[in-house]
Amino acid sequence: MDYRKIIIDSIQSNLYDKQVLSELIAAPKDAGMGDFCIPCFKLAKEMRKSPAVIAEELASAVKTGGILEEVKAVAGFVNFRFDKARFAQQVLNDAIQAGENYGKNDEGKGKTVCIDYSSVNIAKPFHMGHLLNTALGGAIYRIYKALGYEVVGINHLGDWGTQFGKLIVAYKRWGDREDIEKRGVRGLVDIYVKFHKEEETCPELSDEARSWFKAIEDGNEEALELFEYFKRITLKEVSRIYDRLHISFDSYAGESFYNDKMQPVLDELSDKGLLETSNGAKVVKFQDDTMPPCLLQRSDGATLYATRDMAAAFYRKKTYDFDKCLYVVAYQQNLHFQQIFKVLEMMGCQWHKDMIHVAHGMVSLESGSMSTRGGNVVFLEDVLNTAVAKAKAVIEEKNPMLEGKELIAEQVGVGAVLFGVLYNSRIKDMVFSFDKVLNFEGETGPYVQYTYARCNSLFEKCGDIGEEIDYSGLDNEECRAIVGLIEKYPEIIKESAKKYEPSVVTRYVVDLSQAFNKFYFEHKVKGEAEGIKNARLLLTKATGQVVASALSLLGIETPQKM
RNA sequence: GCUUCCGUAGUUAAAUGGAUAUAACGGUCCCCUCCUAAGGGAUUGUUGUGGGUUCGAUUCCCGCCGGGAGCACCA
Repeated sequence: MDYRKIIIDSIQSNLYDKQVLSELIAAPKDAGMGDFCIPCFKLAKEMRKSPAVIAEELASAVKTGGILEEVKAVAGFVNFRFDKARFAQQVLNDAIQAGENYGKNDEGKGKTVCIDYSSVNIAKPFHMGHLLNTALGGAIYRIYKALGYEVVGINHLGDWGTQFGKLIVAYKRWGDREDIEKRGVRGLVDIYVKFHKEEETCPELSDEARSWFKAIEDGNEEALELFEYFKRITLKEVSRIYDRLHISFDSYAGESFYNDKMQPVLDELSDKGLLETSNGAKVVKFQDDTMPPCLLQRSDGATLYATRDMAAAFYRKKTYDFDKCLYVVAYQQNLHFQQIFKVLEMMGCQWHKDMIHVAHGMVSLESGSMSTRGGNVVFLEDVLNTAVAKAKAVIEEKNPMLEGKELIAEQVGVGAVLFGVLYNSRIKDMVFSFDKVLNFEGETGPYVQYTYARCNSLFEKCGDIGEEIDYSGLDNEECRAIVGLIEKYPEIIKESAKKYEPSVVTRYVVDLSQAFNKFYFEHKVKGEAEGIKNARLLLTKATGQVVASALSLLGIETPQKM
């Protein structure tokens, strides 16, 4: 049901543009004010009347009746209140009827969104920094899917560059196949770190690495075999992590995929007269030097990061004909994306405006910024395992008879880690600490999952919802707050999509959980009169369903019990 | 130096330009003979600073202070 439409239709006056009024409708700050409100301040200027007068006029033009019970003008606001019982009935039944589709819509039908995220580097550890990126991308992926978009998740693998030459040298000198089979990427990282240490005293290693990289480029059999081996080891390990995080991709076209797709881009830039030679390198300069030039070819002829991203942009436009192409990448690369988007514009690509850098903050450790070379990293797998172990310990302490402890500990532990990185605005930096990740109280994943388990437990204790429903059982502050939140859920999904901000959903599900826990503490369900009990079970069912839906958008599971 | 982002309780953070600026964590203190205490409650504020725009600014604009990031052959 569209409550905004009911409000607009109730206004019996042609003095105001209904479309404008509709856009002004908002939720009052304090639920005690009403269910919806129209702030009249924006109208004041063009109507040349004071907000208070406009509010009075609007309020007196409203014809109440039906579900709309009351309208009141207060200090420039028109506050609308619905019949509590009917509003609750309508909202809860709408939500329950839609089931897991509640909150979703088809505004994106027929449109495609590409999302470039995670983009793991071969032979580098999957650490906490990648988690923020991967969790954000995965959440945005699901949020757009919920709005009916065709979504293409792209893992732009970091599978090219001189570091592979280094790795081959390191492997041939110190590599132990058995150890690498057993320890995977950790084994590779160890020899990579060793290479950098040895390189300081033994500079000829650098030359050796360069020639091995050249060998990969030239298709040397031994070099390619090792390269593919490193890639296989990494992907095997990474997909194990993706499985735990409930992340998947539609494409793994990485850097090496674009090796043969860059020359056409350079040719086109050259044809359009945009490519200049500067100190032997090929660059695109920007008007009035608004930005430093974009470097597309090194003086030795080699291509660069920007060249590959240009090629990828064209490939994606051609292959997917996207409406939007999102790059979930840390803000460190702001300039890079500004440059390539601008170059696309200069090339006359109208779709340059559909390219969006979804920038996020950086993750560091208390001991400073993370660096694979320096060995200052926290492997994500260790974090997940530690969180799961903590969840297991909490279960043993609080609910040792629980069935399926292993699985639930996994769901809670991993959920806690994911929830933690999706809780704040994406642009915020974060300093990783085990203390924070292992806190399962307050605004955390386990808190929300616990709320869901509570909902479920009420059904176990009370049985199904009976026929007789007395909505006066929801006539209290706590229930009204929950109904208001459930009504807002579809808007929340839209807002988080529009802002590319999963934290909107994360914050919302905490609000809903807090509202439910207050209700749970203040009011009984079991043992109440049949009609009251059933009304509250209805509220519980809708809440549980929305909590599970919101968490699933974030990639977090909801155990029935914990 | 230039560009850009950020600055809100002790800490981490919320707040389409709107009503009395929200939570959580940590500390202290209450609440399980009662539907899961991974819960509920009590207890702290000059939104860095000075101007400006506005009926109204945490939010928009300008200056300053403090912090992060980027600024040519790495990605």
